[in-house]
Amino acid sequence: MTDLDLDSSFIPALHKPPSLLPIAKYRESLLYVVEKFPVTIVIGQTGSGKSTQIPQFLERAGWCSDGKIIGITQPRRVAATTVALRVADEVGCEVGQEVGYSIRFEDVTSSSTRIKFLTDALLIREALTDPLLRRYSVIMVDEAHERSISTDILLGLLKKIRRKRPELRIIVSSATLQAEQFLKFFTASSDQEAKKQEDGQPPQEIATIVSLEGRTYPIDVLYLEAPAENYVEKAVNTVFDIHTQEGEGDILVFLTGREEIDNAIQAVAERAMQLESQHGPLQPLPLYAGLSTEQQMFVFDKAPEGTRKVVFSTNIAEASVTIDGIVHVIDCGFVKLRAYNPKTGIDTLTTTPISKASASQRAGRAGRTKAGKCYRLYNEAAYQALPETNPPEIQRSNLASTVLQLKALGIDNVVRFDFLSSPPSELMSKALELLYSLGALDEYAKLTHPLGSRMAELAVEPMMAKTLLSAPQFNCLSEMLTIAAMTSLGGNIWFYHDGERHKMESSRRKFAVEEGDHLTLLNVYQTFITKGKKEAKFCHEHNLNYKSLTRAVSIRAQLKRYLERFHINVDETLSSKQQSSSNVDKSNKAEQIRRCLTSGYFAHTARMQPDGTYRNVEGGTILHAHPNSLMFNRKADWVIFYEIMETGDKTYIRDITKIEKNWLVEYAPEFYKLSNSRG
DNA sequence: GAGCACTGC
Repeated sequence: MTDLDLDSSFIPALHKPPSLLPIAKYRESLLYVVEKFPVTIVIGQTGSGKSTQIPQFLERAGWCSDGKIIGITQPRRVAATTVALRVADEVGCEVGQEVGYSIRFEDVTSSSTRIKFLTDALLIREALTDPLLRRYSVIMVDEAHERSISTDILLGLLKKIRRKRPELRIIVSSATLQAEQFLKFFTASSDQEAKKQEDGQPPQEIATIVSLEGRTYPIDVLYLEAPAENYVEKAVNTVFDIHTQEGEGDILVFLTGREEIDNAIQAVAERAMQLESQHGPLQPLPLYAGLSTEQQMFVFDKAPEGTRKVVFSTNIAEASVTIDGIVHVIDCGFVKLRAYNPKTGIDTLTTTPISKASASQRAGRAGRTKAGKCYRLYNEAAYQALPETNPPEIQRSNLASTVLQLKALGIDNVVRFDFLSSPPSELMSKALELLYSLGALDEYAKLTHPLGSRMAELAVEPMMAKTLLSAPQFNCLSEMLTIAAMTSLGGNIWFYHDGERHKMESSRRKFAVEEGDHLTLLNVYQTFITKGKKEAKFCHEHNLNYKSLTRAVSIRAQLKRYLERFHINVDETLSSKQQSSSNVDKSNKAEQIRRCLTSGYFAHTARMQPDGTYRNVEGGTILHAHPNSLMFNRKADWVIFYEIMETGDKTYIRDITKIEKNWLVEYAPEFYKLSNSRG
């Protein structure tokens, strides 16, 4: 027998043993409730272990014995993967075996998978081929209180599926405030079900609420006596007050956007120079989605000994990104919310007061590792006046793709779909009108075949899906696949470090193509995969976001697979020949691409005015080319654009391409006849 | 002349 070498024999536990989690003592009662009630609403405090433990309890209790599996949905990809890795670790298997996950581009499951984590959007896609989700014995919808469109649609589907599969068990995990609403949703009968219930089970037997205690540290919440006039300034002052008066611990500051964050960081940097040496240095860092991955990673690094880290963040740190070691949270009380106006067809991005639910979520970011403090830059009366929650996404979004997806799921009467919160009827009719004009729906609002059903399967917006499916007629499918992939990146293609804006602008000019942004994006992608060899080095040299371009490669490949499944042949030799062909060929190709874009984007048209601004077709709204667009400082007449958004007091259009006016009538005769008769 | 909160397929 050899002596045990303590250092090498003992490996420190990465995670607390599951039996020590507060949830362990609820095991029996949870299993009983799930057995008895078809729907269980679980109120799980942070740190309760609900996402990791409940699936294991169920699996061990035999819920997979008949070959069926347990599905747990998450609103975000990272959550699906990290929770799966952790549960696989606790179970003691390789991820992809008994425990797996599935997200877009990554299916890490196998025939032995019994516990499967996935995004809720992906589970909805599974329902396209397996409408009753028969593979699953239990489906747990995690973070349902966030109320994303996908979560809401999924809950509506599950309620419908339950009628045909009474044995299916549904678990909805929610924050305290919203639990009652989920309970009401599942117990309230829809018309069809009401009939059945006369001789069936009474409604109160369908669902119940279980509350699990969490394990968090206390957080002191502090308010201002009077509301702050300028919350960015007040936030910076509060940072210095904490730094000079409070013990150690990093600070997380919630602001609304990039501009505020950059200003705050500059202010902190300037004032820190006058700081007395006894206080130690401050390290201000930005965090928002537009940063490159490398730039985002800094917030996870531990600050040097004696230095205090101050992260200035958008809402990304409220639920998506978790930073360890935060002791102080400063909450400005505002958030930028997107809302779609169905009358104008324009999305607005507006700074809005947060909800009480958000305020408590933000405060909770302080108490993850020890007791913390939250400084709210508003007074208690203002807090009391906040709404409990913000309106769910489904009530303030363009619903074109949602409606198309519902139709593809066989829900013909989308207005009567059992929504958790019904969208305003204007949103529904606007979506139906657009889908009709694109040919995805017929005059009876029925899904068309093959066009409509194919559009529903493609993972791009309906207008782009239409463009893509028209591309073979214009002989530009290979190019359009690239353009579809690049536009769906949502603008995160270029990046710059402090003071490098001009360098980025000149990089961008090098890729510019006269006809507009779509052809410029095509040029960027083709250069990246040919001359740039898909390498990060090429991206850094040209101020391109490497992660985004890599993503474009995956999206393009996936779209291509879909088209091949539709038996649409993608001839890639055409685009490589294009590289060496003559200028005449190139301009012909460019024209085909512009015509093809017009066939899908005829509803997004504008005309340039002598002063350089644009007007939409109705003529009423002044539109500006976004400064990121090539068309910001170029002449054009008629254009189509990918996206329109109102921020502050201006309406911007992005991803713009020049077209000819007569193409509009050629490719969308009905739409333009209609518009003319209106005016 | 001047700028996009955040997710997801």
